[in-house]
Amino acid sequence: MQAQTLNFFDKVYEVAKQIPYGKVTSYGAIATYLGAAKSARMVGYAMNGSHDKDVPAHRVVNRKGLLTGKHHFEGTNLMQQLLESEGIKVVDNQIQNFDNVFWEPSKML
DNA sequence: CATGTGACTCTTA
DNA sequence: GTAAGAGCCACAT
Repeated sequence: MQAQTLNFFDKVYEVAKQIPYGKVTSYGAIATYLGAAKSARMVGYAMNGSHDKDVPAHRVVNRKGLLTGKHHFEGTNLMQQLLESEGIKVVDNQIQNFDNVFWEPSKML
């Protein structure tokens, strides 16, 4: 099977949906899993349409565990609230124990 | 058809 | 160790 460009967005959505509760992942992890390690930006771009999907974009953060995309949410602290609601510690838009809550798609497979 | 943009990541100074 | 820059791919205009 090969990941086609048209499936890229859909793939990102599916992977994001596979993120277990109380866990988070990075754009690069998803991009790499899709075979486009260098398209990490695209992953975030795809999240722009995640609002219409059931994709928990709040569980997707950057490589440093920083909530870079929180600005794209309805509120300014909504993303952090959701993460904390799942048991994830977030301070100053940065996830604590990021390595502990980090989840990668390949791990689920 | 070409240019610009972006919720990133890595490499180098 | 910290800071800055370039690279990258896919979508939108």
